[in-house]
Amino acid sequence: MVGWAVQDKRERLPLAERTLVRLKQLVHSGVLQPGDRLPAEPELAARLGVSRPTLRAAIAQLVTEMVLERRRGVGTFVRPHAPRFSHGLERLLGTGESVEQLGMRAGAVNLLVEHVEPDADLEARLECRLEGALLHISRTRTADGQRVLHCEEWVPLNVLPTTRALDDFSDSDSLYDRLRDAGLEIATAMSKIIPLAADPFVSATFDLARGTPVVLLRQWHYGRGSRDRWVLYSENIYNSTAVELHAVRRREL
Amino acid sequence: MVGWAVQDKRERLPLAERTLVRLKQLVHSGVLQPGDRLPAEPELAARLGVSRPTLRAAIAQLVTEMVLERRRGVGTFVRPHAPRFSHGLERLLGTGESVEQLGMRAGAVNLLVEHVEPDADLEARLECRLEGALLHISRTRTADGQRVLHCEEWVPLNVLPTTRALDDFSDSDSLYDRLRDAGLEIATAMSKIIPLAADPFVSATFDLARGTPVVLLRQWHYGRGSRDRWVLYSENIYNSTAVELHAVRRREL
DNA sequence: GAGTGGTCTAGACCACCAG
DNA sequence: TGGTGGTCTAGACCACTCC
Repeated sequence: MVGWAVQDKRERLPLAERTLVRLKQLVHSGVLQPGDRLPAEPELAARLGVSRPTLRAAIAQLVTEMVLERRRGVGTFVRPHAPRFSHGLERLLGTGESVEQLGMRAGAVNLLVEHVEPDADLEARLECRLEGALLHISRTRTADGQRVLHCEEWVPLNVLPTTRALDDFSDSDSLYDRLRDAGLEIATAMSKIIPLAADPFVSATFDLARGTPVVLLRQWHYGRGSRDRWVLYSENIYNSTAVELHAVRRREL
Repeated sequence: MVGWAVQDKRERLPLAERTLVRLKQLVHSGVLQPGDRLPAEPELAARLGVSRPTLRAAIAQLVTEMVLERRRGVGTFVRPHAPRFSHGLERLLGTGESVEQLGMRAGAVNLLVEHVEPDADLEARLECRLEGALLHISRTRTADGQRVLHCEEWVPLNVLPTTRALDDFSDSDSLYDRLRDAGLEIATAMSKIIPLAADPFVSATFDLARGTPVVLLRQWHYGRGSRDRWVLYSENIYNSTAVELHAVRRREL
């Protein structure tokens, strides 16, 4: 059996991350079927061309993503019910990416791109003192045409290479990709989870009755260095009739 | 400087977990002050008596818990704003534990303990075919006397050593502790996050207006072996006016 | 007893940041 | 230029499960 080796051509990502992607490919392509036992870790590590700790880091993540299952003394298995119509919180994905991960076609409607000057309301909303203009993007994301979440995003202009760097932002662009191209790679986010009753805007956007409970995710995004300074603030309102949020929680490290 | 060494007296936990606890103690006790730089990793590992990878696993968790901050080429620092009035999703805590972690006194009111026979409604609620009676516990948890969350829990009787093992359950008991004593150690949980409008019961429990949005956490808990079979199902309704939920999300492994 | 995952270590090498 | 965190490896040993 050849071809299991982790691809080295991909952009510079941690080896464990590339290993994870390779394993997911093996599952999705059907090389590894639901219920199958994976080769033992030392053998699998050799086939993939990585060390055992690296392999184990990748497997650990796939276990929390419910793709694999480990049984001590027995083996590692592909979970029977792999795909979920649910959006996991442990991985930070761009909204487009998360739609595509569910196997659907990502789109957007009602795109608005503008520059805004900070005021007291915006500072309260972002929970932060603001010192210059921001780029504001607003759009409603769709999955196979259905409206699944509404997204508002703010980027301080002074973190961009040029003030007009993102003015050509379009419907289907990934903000994460555009920021990466601008030298700002998003690494982590702090998210607050807030329940909301649909107001007239949310109600109209998702065609829901007024007062229908929805979830708002307020997210402060940080680059690699953490640096105390967020580079992107976003608010995502999920259409709870269409998308479910979930998290895998661990009791210990 | 002595006494930094990781305590070995504690129950059998992973060394990285014990290292994490030791570091938290050093921060909370003031030995490490907000803004302080920690010793370099090799030196810190030596002081704590663990290897560098073990230390790094502990630090990584404290970074996601926003206690520490790492700057490549510079050092690892204690974050200025350590404590939060917020409940993180990445760590699975018993409801009592999470209240105490916020520095408050945990209590409970309206305790109900009963055995229930499964029916179609319960099977739909638990999303699972049920094959025997279950223990049902219902109580409203308080923090310094304020009602912060309402909690309903179900445990299949056939996973307990004896049918009556938990019949003496009391207000302030920790279900996790009682289950551990019964040989069932909870390791992970899958949580679904659902927005809800306060119904008359929730409204009365938390003294909120009807229709106030709250968050429901539906959680399936698993033991160490994963084993496909959950051992505890719980529903937590958070009083969103008193508790905030948050999660730290990572873009890569 | 044989084989599996679980844990932990020692240490090499690299990329980044400061002086 | 020197020290820091970032990455990755090889391998030892243990605990568990099954035959």
